[in-house]
Amino acid sequence: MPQLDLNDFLPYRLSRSAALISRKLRAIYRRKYGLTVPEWRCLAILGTEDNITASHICQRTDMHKTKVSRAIQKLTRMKVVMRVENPTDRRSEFLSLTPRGKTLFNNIVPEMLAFEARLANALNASDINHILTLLNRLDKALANFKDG
Amino acid sequence: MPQLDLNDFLPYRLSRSAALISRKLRAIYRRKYGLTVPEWRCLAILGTEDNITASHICQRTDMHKTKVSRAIQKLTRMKVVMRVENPTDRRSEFLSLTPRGKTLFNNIVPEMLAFEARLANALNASDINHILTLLNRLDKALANFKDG
DNA sequence: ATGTGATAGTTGTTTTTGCAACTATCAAGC
DNA sequence: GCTTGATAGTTGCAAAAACAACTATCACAT
Repeated sequence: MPQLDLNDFLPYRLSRSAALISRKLRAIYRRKYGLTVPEWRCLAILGTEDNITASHICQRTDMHKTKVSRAIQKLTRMKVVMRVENPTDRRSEFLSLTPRGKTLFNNIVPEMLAFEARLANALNASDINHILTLLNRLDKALANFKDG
Repeated sequence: MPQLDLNDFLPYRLSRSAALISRKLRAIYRRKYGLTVPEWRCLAILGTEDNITASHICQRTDMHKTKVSRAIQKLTRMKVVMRVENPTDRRSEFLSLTPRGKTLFNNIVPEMLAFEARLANALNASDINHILTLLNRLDKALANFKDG
């Protein structure tokens, strides 16, 4: 009879490690800045790419549009993100960081980089790049799987 | 000024890939068997290791004890899991699959293995093992990080 | 110009989750 | 045997997520 060992089952191991690492990080932007994960992600995207639409954030982060919608809503209320009308398509708006948002972003980034540095330190130097490469291949492979 | 590119930021990439792969799988045990992820995980552990306690499942899966508690609750109501008194420690109970639970497990396993096979097919054969090895290192490294 | 189907984003509702507080039991020292 | 601190598991509640249904706009064919 065919065997299944969870410890060698990629979907399980992946989500376990992701949850583990995410728990460690969450504390930073949550307790110190009052941000949730989707909010921080939107902030991070907008810190790098300016004047993009919500659906673009969805594509880049693979988050559901309702998640992004509510995250942007809160960031807007926090005066961290501003919306500008998109004249060529009035269904969407261009999003960007306010000065206050940029400050927030610039405050958080070093903490994230510090975390990454600790991680790079704890692993072999090349391991992180290695994982990233393999995750890239994985994502591409999964993109061809039909859902369900 | 230091840069942060989400695409090269391991925590982000990890959780993205995990969410992606998890979405593909979830449909299987959800629509066909009415199981949530934590429930399926408990089932999977109990399909391999018998007569274990809930806290043991917590350790193995890294899930919070409330998640496990509720998953086991539902599996018990479904007559998939049974509890047996632990005479040496009456705070806990030994858990195991009922015959019905074993049948359920045996039905799902081939579908999971089929998924894994498709994945192995879409990637280089050794990539999966490679990722698993690296995730192992990552988990070990993270274990030494203090929280927060 | 108008109908059709798709896309952008929002809102409402139901499930899950996470956290904290709780009960019950244990283990160890006094 | 009694206190103290730890551990196993459950429950209540608040925060977050998933899912579906909705509005508004667009693109395009007729």
